[in-house]
Amino acid sequence: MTGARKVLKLVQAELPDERYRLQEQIGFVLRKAHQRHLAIFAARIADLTPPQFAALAKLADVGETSQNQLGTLIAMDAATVKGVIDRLKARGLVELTRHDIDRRRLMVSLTAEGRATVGRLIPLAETITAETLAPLSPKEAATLLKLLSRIA
Amino acid sequence: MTGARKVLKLVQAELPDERYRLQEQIGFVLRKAHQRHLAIFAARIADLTPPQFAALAKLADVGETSQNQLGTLIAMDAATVKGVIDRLKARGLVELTRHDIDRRRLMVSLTAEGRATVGRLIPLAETITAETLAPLSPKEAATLLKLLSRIA
DNA sequence: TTGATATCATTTGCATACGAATGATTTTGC
DNA sequence: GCAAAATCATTCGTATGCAAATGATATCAA
Repeated sequence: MTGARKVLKLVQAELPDERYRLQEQIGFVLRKAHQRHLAIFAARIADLTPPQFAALAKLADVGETSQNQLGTLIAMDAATVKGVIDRLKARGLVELTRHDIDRRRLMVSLTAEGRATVGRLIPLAETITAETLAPLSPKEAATLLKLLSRIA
Repeated sequence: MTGARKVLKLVQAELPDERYRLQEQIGFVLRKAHQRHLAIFAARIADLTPPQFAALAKLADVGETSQNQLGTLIAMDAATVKGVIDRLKARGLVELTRHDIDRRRLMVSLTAEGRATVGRLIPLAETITAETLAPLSPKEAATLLKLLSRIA
């Protein structure tokens, strides 16, 4: 009696459950957005990478900390932060000392040049943020930042 | 005559222009969100990376293409895509042939095993997307995806 | 106190990522 | 048709990024 309806349902059920759209997956879009940001950063600040700048900016904010603690603050694991700090040290932007009491800890702090560099770059970093968000209205940018923070 | 106004402006200009908040910069949040997504992906699909899966999924979608073209489709530069494809080839998931007419081109296509693998993983990939977006309501997730696409 | 456990840092191995240089092939312009 | 330019792929160098293993030191617990 309901032959026609059944056929219709079958057809719907069999419709290839919308094929997988890579371009609409959050992971893919995150990767692309991150890529674009890196390109903007590199165009404005050629001699430092975002992780390197993050380390310097955080050190300027909190002062001397252990390498491990710094990694926690800027969301980098121990192996990664070591490489970043090594390169900053080689360029004379940070200096390392052993903690007096807890000799496991490697304390990191800005050199005078490191402090000067951060001061010089922060306005550029603000420009980079603005340029990255330029396709959006201020309200949209605020929404994006809020939602993105929730899944970060 | 407008002395008072001038002083006011000076004070405003001198106010420490709100110190730089790394944690609120779009670049930092993008990096963290991307990190979390990678961790979720790795937990669900241990034997393949997101770029590797992207390559397979795109090949399943468009069929045989050149290595270069594939790179364009999944937003990877030539050097990066080569590494990804090399590893997929070593695992028997894709096969490579020279283009008959244009002998510069390296054509990439899925093997039977590659096709089976994509079919098996797509449901998992959908779970990964859902889990990544889990902190948001469906409407918020849609908004995030839309805004993120605009800056990607 | 001392043995087990935890923490901090380092090293190794693997996988993106991208710029720059190079080589092979094709297409364009004249 | 041929030299110049463009395209495709590869290689090299550098920089994240993470898991796993290791060593050094500190803390905890019996």
